Amino acid sequence: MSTDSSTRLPGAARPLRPAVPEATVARLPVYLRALTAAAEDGVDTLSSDELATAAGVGSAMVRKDLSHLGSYGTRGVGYEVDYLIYQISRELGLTQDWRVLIVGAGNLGHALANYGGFASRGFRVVALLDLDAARVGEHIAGLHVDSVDRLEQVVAEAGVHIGVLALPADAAQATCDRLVAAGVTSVLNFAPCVLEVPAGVMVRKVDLSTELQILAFHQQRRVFQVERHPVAGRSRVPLAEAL
Amino acid sequence: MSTDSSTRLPGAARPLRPAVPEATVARLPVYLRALTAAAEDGVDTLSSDELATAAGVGSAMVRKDLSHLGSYGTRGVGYEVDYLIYQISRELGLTQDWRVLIVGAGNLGHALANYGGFASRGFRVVALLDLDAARVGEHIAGLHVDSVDRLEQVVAEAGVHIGVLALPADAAQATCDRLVAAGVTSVLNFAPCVLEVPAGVMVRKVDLSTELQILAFHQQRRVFQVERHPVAGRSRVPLAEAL
DNA sequence: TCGACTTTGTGCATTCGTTCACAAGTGCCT
DNA sequence: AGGCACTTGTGAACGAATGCACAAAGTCGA
Repeated sequence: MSTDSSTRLPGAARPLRPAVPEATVARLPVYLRALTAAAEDGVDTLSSDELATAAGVGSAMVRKDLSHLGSYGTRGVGYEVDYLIYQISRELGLTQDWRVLIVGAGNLGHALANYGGFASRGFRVVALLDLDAARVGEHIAGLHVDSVDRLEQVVAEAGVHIGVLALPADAAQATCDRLVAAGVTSVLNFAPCVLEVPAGVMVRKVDLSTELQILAFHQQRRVFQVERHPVAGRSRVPLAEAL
Repeated sequence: MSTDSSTRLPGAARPLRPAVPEATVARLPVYLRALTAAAEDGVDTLSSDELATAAGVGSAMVRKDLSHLGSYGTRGVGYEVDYLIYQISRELGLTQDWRVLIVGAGNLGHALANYGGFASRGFRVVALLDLDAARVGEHIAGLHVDSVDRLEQVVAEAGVHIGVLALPADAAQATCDRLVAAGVTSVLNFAPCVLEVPAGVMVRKVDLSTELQILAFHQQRRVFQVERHPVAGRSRVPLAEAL
């Protein structure tokens, strides 16, 4: 993250609600998904407890999170599903359609372009660019792959809001710079590298191998635990191996 | 996360080092990557300040993070790159090879199977399974796609440590259950749903659309800011649209 | 209308994570 | 040998996030 929402225009009027905490924002999409699923099942009301179970968190946290958006529940009853869906969507800005540009038409770019979860939440992939001239012209998910040379043009013409980098690490920074220069202020980076951007541009990183490494850390730690306190339970994999 | 490393076997001897904080663990892979890059450039020593820049964090945090692993730096000099790479790798458990099973051979499964960042960090994809019988037999990244029916068999024979779910949400829970029943205790979930697992099994979730939603939230917020305090600066996209 | 029951919203305590600031080491130059 | 410049490691202050517990506010049935 490179934007600090504090210290903005010294004399500026502070927003009335004291801003939604980052941790809460990260959970809102999870609630939203649970709510959508419930709505499809015909449920029209959920208690914080039920929502908490569906989202895999504690009920107190659900209530506190939702309280940051306003008082949208009814005591003794719970939250009306449709209404809450609307409120969360609005808070997240999903009521408008965001135009997304994916750079990199490799496997990951393909996967992203085909992912159905985007369109239903107001994200529209407007173009798919690739560095490899050989790949230009392919047809993926209703889009034809275009050359990365046309990046600036596409950003300007389509009014791209969010750029997604699904390309090798060595091309990521240069491409990111071009996106930023073209006016994109939100970037989702799948390349395994740290991007430098000017203040005011927001970058989020998704790193596949990082996730595996975190899992490995915990798994290793657990093996040590088991080793010191052997418990009845499967250990198909010889423990010696873990050293 | 569903494992609580506290409250484990009441009378058990506590580990000598008070455990590495979760937030630190999440950053270790980033440091590792920066260190590896430095090593390839022939750098043999890095200060916390240089490492911090490369990793995109503050230098105090680098020092505190690394201090949790031990005292591997030299005052007045910095950290020896090779040595630190080794120590972090060991801490993360990357010195052994982890056997990974990917379930779901769609675009995302393809992307994961082809991803080069795994092998170099001790992660070996031992199999790629799919629910779609039509896809069985395909050849991807040196693996042939097998049927998900053979899941239990593959887990047992290959000694799978980590399961990766790259399939639709409606098949995720059932497949996860099968993995867990077969003895897998670490799962990386790309399906957009919350998985329930018994205590002792660790799940990490990567959600593509969640990341976009978080970006959208901040972008929207920024547009409001600009609207209230118009600053010289591009706003290609009509502001009215953001309402 | 009243009382039993349910569930939200929130003040408070606690834990976790980050940043600051500096003493204590280390290498280098004279 | 001694002083200087540099960098680590860490106590302490701060801030963010989580969980607890309960008053306030609503529903429902009699």
